[in-house]
Amino acid sequence: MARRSDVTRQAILEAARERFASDGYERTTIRAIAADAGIDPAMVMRYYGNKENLFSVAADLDLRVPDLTEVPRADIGAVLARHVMTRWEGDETLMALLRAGVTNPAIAERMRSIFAAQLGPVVVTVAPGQVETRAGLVSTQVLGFTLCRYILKFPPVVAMSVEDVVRWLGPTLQRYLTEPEVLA
Amino acid sequence: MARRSDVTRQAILEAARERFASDGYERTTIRAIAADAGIDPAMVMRYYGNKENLFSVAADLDLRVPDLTEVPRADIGAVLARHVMTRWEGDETLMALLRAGVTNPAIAERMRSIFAAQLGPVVVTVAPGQVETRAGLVSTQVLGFTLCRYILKFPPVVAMSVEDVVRWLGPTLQRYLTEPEVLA
DNA sequence: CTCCTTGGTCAACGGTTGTTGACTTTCAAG
DNA sequence: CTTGAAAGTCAACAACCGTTGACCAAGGAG
Repeated sequence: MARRSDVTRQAILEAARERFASDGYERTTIRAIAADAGIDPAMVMRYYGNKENLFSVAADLDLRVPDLTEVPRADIGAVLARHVMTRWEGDETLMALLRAGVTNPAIAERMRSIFAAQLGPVVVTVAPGQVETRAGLVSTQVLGFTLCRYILKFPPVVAMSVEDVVRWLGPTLQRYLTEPEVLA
Repeated sequence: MARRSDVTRQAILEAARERFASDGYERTTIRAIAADAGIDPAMVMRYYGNKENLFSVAADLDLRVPDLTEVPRADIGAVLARHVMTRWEGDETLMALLRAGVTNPAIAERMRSIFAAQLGPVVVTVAPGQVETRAGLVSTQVLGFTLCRYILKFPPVVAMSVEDVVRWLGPTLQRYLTEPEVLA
């Protein structure tokens, strides 16, 4: 059953995603979101309760990690690197989550559970043990790249082409996933 | 010539560093800094003009990248990885800069110039061309690790020992710095 | 048409923030 | 001791924030 207010709800959600992604959690105001959506700030509160809840609805993240069991073992690093580059075209959710999670402990906890829940199961299908450590290492390189390219905008990282990224980051991810167990 | 107010100035600076590091730029208030330093908020304004200027004085970052010309070529990745782990004990400056730079464009620009100015000259002494790209790649892995370990606190990354980090990140940094030129 | 749920607007609240200026205290130089 | 600059206090400002409740408009059901 479609409600009459669904278009408004959607407009709020899209405006919220853009604002949270570009401004972070604290700098994003309910008033600005409402103005972008062309409605009154009170509507945002009516439909989403409060700012925190609006964020958690707007920043529901699906990494869409590819199924690595169908990929030749030697290529999984490259496939993963290419996926990282293409995953965020037209989807600002990760940027919103990253910008907000850095200063908001509750959102940081959300990121921890998202990466653990979505990366762990994929890593376990290809890795020779030390699954959590490997998933963590992949996260450091993927998030570090996302941070430097899309948020901090380090010029040499922004300048890299998809093929550059595959050739440089691919072997790194490959090693984090397939290198034989390293004892501590 | 030592001023009578130097202790107060220093107390403000230390309180500011801690607050900016743990709360980020927007959540840190002049009032909280003043309370930590045990003085009146007006003193902060008197000595540092405004919040933005106080931050730029408090978050003056020196990476202290080691001189790699004295290190055996095969070990520079490991040396760099170990340095990253030990550099931030008792110095919250990078955390402050990272937390703030993610939502504040001016501070992001500061980070860009800091990493370019301090990492570039070291990379150029060991790398076979493509210096900026290599420095950028090193930044992605180093900042990604810092982000996941100290800010987002991903459990497997927090659990890693110094030796774990050297063994996992060392080869990555080594490759980013010494791998023969990769064409685009 | 009437009624009542739903969608939407408006103005205001209490609180917090960065910042300012007037005021008082401290203290060393004359 | 006197004096005047420096150090520090206090109260308030203007702006902005999230949030609320009273109010109006629409539109389908009976």
